[in-house]
Amino acid sequence: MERQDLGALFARITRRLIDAETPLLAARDLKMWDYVVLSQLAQQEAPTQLALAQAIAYDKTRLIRLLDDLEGEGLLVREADPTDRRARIVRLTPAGERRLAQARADIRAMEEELLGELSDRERKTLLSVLQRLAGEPA
Amino acid sequence: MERQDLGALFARITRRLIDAETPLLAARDLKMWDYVVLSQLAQQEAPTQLALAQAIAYDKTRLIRLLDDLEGEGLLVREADPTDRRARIVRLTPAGERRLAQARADIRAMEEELLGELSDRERKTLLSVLQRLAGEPA
DNA sequence: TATTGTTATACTCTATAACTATA
DNA sequence: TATAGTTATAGAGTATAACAATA
Repeated sequence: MERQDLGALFARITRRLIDAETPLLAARDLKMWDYVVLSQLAQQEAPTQLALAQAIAYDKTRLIRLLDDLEGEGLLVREADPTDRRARIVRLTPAGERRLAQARADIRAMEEELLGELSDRERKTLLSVLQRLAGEPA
Repeated sequence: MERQDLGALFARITRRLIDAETPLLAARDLKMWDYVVLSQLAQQEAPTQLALAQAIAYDKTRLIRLLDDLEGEGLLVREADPTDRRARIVRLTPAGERRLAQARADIRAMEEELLGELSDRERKTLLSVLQRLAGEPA
């Protein structure tokens, strides 16, 4: 066989990363999708829940319960949009920003350890290439 | 933000690859795990079903039904191990090898198109680094 | 008529427990 | 008693349909 399937390689590394992240997140009382939501909201607040669901490629009906819980913990707030009373703007609270920062620091440390075996050149190329491969099809 | 989460990048690329592979496999009447099983068996026949399940990180109880179907299609055979009548050796048939080769060719073409935007150097570095990151922890 | 948020439901995927036949 | 294969069952994750409120 000339080389392994790209899909198998990526799937395996993704699984490995998830396995490493899950306990770190659990220590901060977060699940994977909680972290994805908080990260997305840190980039920019969501004008609607639907927009948030689409931005993270998550089902809008499952997002409801997830936001319920995160809001219950005070990590985010849902505010009625004054210009469209159907929509609810989703925004991180300071507590949400703190929780995200803590979790992210743990995850970064784990990632750095994983990347530690790479040379500077390899590391730079990898990150650059991943960004492009992850991007929407041109 | 300094850079994106590694997990998010890999998860996104993995999803993209799966989305691209699924219809190619469906055209060959295969599902993702069918392909994983056939690929594994092409590398080496499995001395037991349990060993096969572990090799591809799949649940042994789900593997049963999957092997039933693949055997029903004549893509593999399960032979009793003469030295241990509990065990069943799993082996690709010529038909299984052909089906795998067809599917693999389709997938390789898709992957090459995806990698097409990379320079030779980037491509070489990527594959080398992925191999290492996918490897078992040292 | 279309859209946001929501609930309820069904479906798929995955994991657990228990059985049988061998060892 | 321990293991390979199997079956049945339960659970988590995911997707579909339908509803109320609003545009």
